[in-house]
Amino acid sequence: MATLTSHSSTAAAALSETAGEQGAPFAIAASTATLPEVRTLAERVFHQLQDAIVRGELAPGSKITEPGLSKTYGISRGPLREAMRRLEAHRLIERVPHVGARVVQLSMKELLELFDLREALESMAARLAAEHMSAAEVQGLRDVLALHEGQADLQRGEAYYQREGDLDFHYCIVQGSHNKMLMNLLCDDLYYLVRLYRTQFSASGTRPQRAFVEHHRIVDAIEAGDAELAELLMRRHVSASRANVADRYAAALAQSTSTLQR
Amino acid sequence: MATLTSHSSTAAAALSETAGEQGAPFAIAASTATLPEVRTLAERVFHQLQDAIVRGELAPGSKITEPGLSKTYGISRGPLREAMRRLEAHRLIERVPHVGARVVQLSMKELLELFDLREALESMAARLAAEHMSAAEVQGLRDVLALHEGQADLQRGEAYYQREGDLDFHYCIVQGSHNKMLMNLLCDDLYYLVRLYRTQFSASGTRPQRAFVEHHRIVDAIEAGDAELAELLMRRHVSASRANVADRYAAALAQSTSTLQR
DNA sequence: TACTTTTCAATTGTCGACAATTATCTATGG
DNA sequence: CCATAGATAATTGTCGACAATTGAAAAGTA
Repeated sequence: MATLTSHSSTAAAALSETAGEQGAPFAIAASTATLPEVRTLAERVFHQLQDAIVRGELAPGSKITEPGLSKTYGISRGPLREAMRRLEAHRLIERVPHVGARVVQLSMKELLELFDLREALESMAARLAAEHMSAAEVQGLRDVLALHEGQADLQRGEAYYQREGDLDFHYCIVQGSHNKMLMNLLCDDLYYLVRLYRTQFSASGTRPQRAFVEHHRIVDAIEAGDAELAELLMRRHVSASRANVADRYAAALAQSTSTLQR
Repeated sequence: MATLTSHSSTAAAALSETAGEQGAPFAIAASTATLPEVRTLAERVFHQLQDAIVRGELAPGSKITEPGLSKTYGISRGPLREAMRRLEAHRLIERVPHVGARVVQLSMKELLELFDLREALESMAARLAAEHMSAAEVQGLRDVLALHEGQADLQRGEAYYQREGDLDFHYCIVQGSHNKMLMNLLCDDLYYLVRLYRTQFSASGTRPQRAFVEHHRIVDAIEAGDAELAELLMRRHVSASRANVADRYAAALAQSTSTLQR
C-alpha cells in the first residue's frame, strides 16, 4: 500500500481542474504525435486520460466524475463513458455501478504480482525474440540502447525507465517476439499499468546503470540466437528490477510510517 | 444452455448477416444465475453477448450492427455501445471506427500463440498454487475432478473441457495461485477467449482421458507442495493440449481445403 | 448529545434525436 | 461490358435531456 503522493490535499483539484495546469485540457499535439487511432472523440479523450493517469497528473485513488471530465475536455458524456470503459478494462480506473470511478490505487502487493507476471511473460518474449528477430530488428534494438546511453539522465542515475513505446527497451523486445497475442497483452493491456508503476516507483541508485548493462547482455544473447540464455537473462533482469522496487518501497515505508491512504 | 426463445427470424437477419446459422441470440435468464454484476443494463447485455459469442451463437466473423442488437435485446444504443467496448477490450469482437464491429475471427496462428501464453502463465499459476493453496482448497480441487469423472461425456471422449468458472480445472488452479494480477489476466481478460477457442476446437479421441489423468498428477504435485513439479506438469499439460489442437486442425484442413478465412 | 429519519442535491444510467461518415445502388460515359 | 461518378440509404458518432440511484446534509426524537 502506499504511494506517497503527497501534496494532493484537494484531490478534486487534481481531477476536475485536471492536468495541474490551468484549464487547458487540450494537449492534443503533445504526446499523441504517433499514429494511434484518433478518428473519434472517444479515442482522443481515452488517450488523453491514459496519459494523464500514467503521468500522475490524475492522482492515484482520486475520484473522477463524469460531469467534471466532460466539462474539462469539452465533450459530451457519451464518448467520455466509452473512454472510461476502456480505461477500466486496462485497469487504470476502477468503477462501481451507481457510485463512480477512481484512479487505480497502487498496492505494493499487486505491484510485486505485476513483476511476477512480467517475469513470466517477458522472459518468454525474450526467448521468442531470440528465435524470430531479424538482423535489422536487432540493429534497431542496438540503436535504442545507444540512444539511451546518450541521454544524460542515465548518468544522473534516474528516469532511465521513462522512455515510452518504440523507445522503450522492453517494449521493443516484446515486439521482436512476433507473437501477436503476447504483444497485445504486454504492449496494449498491461503496458500503461506498468508505466504507471514506473512513474510512482522509479529506479535510482546504481540500478539504472546495472539495468543498462543487463539490457546489452540480453541483446547479445538475442543476436546470437541463444534463446535459452536470452530467456534466462530477461528473467533475472526483471527479477532484479522487482527486488530494487521492493527495497525502495521498504525504505520509504520505514522512513515515513504515517502514510495512511484512502 | 441458452433458452432459445424462437421467433427471431427477423432479429437474426437484423443482427448477423453472415452468421452462417440463423441462431437465436436470446439467452437472457439462462446463465446469468450466478452473482456477477448485473446491476445495470450495460452489464447484463455484456454478459449476454459474451455468452452468445462463446457459445458460438454469434458466428465468428459475423458482422454485428448496433441497431440490430439494440432491437434484439430491447435496449438503447448507449448501454449497448458500452457493452461492446468491453467485448472489444476482451478481444471477443473487433471494431473499426465508422465502419462497424464483427465477432473475432479464429486464426490458427493466434490460437497457437494463445496456447503459448497459457503455457507460460498457467505453469506459473501451478507453481504458485503449490506454494499457496490450503488443504481445504486442494480438497475442493479434488472434488472438481471427482465431479468431472462422474460426468458421462468424459467416457464418451468429448466436451470434457466445457465446464466453466468454478467447475473448470484450470480456472481453479489460477484461483489457487492467490495472485490477483494473474487471476485478473487469466480468469477475466483471457478466459472467455480461451473458452471461445475451446468451443471451436474441442478435444476428442483419447485426449480427454489423458488430460484427466494429467489433471490428477498436477493436483498430486500441488498437494505435496512440490512447486517445481507442478509447474513442469502444467507446462507439459498445456503443451500437449496445444499439440492436440494443432493436429486436429491439420486434419480438418487436409479434409476440406475450402475453409478460406477472413 | 447521539441516533434515526427525511429531504435534497449530485452523480450515474438510460433514452431518443441529430450530425457525420461510410457502404450500396444507380446512372452515365467510355 | 466494364469502369467511374453521383445520389441515396444505412450505420456509426455525438449530443442534450430525463429517470434512477446514491451520498450527505438537515430535521426530528429519545
